[in-house]
Amino acid sequence: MEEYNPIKIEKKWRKKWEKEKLWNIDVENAKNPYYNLMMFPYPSAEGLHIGNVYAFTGADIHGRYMRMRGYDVFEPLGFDAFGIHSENFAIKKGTHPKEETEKNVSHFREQLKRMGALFDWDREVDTSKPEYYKWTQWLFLQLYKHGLAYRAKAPVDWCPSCKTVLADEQVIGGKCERCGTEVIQKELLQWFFKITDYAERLLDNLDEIDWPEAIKTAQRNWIGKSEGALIKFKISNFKSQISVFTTRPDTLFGATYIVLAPEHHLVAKLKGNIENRGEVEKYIEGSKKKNELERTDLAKEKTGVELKGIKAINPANNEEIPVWIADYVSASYGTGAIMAVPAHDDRDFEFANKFGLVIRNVIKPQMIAGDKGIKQGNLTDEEFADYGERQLANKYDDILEGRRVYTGEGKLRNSGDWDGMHSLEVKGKIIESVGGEKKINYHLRDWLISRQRYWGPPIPIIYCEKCGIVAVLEKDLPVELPQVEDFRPTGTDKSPLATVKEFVKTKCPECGAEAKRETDVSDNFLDSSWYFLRYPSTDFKDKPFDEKITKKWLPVQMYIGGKEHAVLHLMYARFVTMALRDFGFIDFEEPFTKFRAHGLLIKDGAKMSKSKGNVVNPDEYFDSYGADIVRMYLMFLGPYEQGGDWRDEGISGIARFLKRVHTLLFQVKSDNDKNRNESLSENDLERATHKAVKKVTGDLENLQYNTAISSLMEFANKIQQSKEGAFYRLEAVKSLVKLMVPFCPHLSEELWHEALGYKTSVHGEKWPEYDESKVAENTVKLAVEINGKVRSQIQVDVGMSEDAVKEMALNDEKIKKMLNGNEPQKIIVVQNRVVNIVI
RNA sequence: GCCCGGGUGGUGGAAUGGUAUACACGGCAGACUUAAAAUCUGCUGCCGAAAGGAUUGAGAGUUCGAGUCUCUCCCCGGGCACCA
Repeated sequence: MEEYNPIKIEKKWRKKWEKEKLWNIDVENAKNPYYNLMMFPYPSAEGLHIGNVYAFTGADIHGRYMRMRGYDVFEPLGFDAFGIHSENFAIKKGTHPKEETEKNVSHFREQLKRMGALFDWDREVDTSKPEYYKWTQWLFLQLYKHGLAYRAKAPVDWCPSCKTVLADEQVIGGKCERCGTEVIQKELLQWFFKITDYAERLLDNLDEIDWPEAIKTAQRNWIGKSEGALIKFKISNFKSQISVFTTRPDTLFGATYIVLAPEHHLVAKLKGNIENRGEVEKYIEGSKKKNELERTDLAKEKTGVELKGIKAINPANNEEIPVWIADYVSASYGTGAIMAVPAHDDRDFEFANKFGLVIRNVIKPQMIAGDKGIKQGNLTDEEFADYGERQLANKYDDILEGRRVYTGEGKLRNSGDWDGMHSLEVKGKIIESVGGEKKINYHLRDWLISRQRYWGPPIPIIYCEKCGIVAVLEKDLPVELPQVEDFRPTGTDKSPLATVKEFVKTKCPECGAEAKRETDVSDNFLDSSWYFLRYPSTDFKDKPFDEKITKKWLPVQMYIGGKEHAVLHLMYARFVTMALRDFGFIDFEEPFTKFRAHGLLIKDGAKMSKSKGNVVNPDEYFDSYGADIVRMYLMFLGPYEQGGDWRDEGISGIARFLKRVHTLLFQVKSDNDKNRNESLSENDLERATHKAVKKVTGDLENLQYNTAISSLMEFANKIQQSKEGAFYRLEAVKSLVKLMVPFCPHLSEELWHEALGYKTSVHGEKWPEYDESKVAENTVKLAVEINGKVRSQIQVDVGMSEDAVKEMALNDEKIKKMLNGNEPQKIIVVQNRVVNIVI
């Protein structure tokens, strides 16, 4: 027996597998298709990140498990190679994105091949290749033809560093998702996708897909459905009305003033009647200068100006109320105007207090003891109870008298005929009584897909003086991205492509006259919104995806990726899939039936980052330990869906374990060959085998890889220590090797051939089955408790009668002593678990 | 502020309401070795000499029994946010 040399054996087997194309799938004829997808990486110049390896290993283990369960597992991988991330890197390095990307992709591919995954490299996808982005452009045209793509002038977010506009989803806390620069607002003519048309379906379908609750919640919050009403307020001595959106029509009687956003269109209309015109204009100018971040900073004190001479009329009680403008009201949400109810809204309350406006309580709060607002601090329990009650009483009075805000529900007061009714039951009726209408608002905005950048698919649109906006004909696709020397973003609201005369100049597909091309490229997230449809159909050059193949393989049965895409890629892909279904190209509307998010890998308790210098380079570890050990360690260091902490010391545990298994296998085989079958004592090992199969199988089903590995260790230790005959030990190690296949595919293959002597691949083996009846033990140790505290242990036969167990427990020496003659009040027996004697 | 995670030994982490600390790292002791590495064996959460006792962020509750369920609160990580 040679010593375990992972580097050597991994090289040997990978070569063989590659030669035999063991992982390639016959997409047309596969009988039992299973589409196992993982989020494809973008090929950064730094090379493969250990975080990629972590994500892909977990996904690959799932694929390998399903493969042994008899599925034809399709596990493709490709590269999200177009986009700002790749381009920014090229800019930094002073290379061209095309060369840079090609170099990085081949580097990535070589690194990925060392992982020992099931990747089907015959079906690789590269989003920056014309044969791919031709169909990304085709997708744009389909959306355009069906009225879901439109061009509009709108205030949009602009990243001054990336020199391009961004979609709403790509602005994180007022900053660019890619580079962290604060975005500014610009008014530009841009292309949008009408994702808002799908808001309701995006929301509804969430109930039917098997995704983590956290991701679903994130999408629900992002879509931000809010049900309320539009209510019109008349303006005294004026024809126009102010329409406001509110989710609390029940508080209408408490609306003591109106606030308009500074950009509200009525402000200009009312100008003639505003007495303090100068002050108002100055305020509007001031708020224009602030960026979104300054305006939405919650810590900031609220500002505003009253429109003197303008009064609105509250339709509920015909009271004249003042009208203000303030930048805490956003023009882009609802109607850009609100009815302020300071007694029942935190923001209005703060504003009213600052400017001395009327605060009128109209909802009687339901107060309960232990209310959140009272803190115990360093009071004793008694002091706190007393203080709490007084606090509560004070708080209640404060609310009724408008000294404190209350945003909850309750019974109405100060509301005319509605007094005494509950806020939840009057909402609809109050809307009706003032002639308002029910209205649903969404936070979700249309997807802005124009980018003033170079490294992306040109938007396939032509502008003709006569015919206007004309789509590029499908037969003329792709609109190839020209090779450009200076590809850097211009910062002029135009893409670098605008400077390429021979690209811009074209003929109108309708009238043949000279025309100009659109020079922006599309958002990188459009590339990745449909890539899963391409993988199974890469053979087809004349269509994005084949109908028959798509029917066979999609929707994706398992998708694994990071949670950072919760409201980005994962939502865009759902939208695109729904649209393609509506256009009749596919017959399902959710792309990923099941999605699981892996956790984040950290190093020594801290996030990995280049600046901290704590980035783990997978190559180093592949070189010194081999892929099997790295794979298994990654999966062992924590629960896959929660992430974990990489510590260099930890990897030795796995290295030792695999080495031990290697030795064990050859030992057991040689014992068996020498026919050392003398002791055929118990069926201990058989039970251990069934137990291990059960546990590992269950854990794999739930992606609980860390506990699966610890069971494998226990099982291996058990075999090692077993005194049973070699025949039984041999049977046990055969199961062990099979159970290890998903985690360490190379070593398993090596042992299957070299130690166990098989001529066929272990990867063709069936996943071992277990027999529930063989898992059970014959005897079991019971804990004997007195009043819930463990006092002794007894050994009983499984299934022993309750009375027998009781008797045995009471006769236990230790228990007898502890009871000291006391008569037990009650004895609780939980079968095979515990006896609790209550005295 | 709201919505998700999470808080268990020196460390990473296990525990269908039923013997908390599985599995591993690290540590200690021993064997082998001229020596070291590797390997193997044993011990190893805390206080205590022991008997025993306390213990899963804090406090209360439900229960024969709570890391697990309920309530209140604290802390850490992430997401959303003047969205009316």
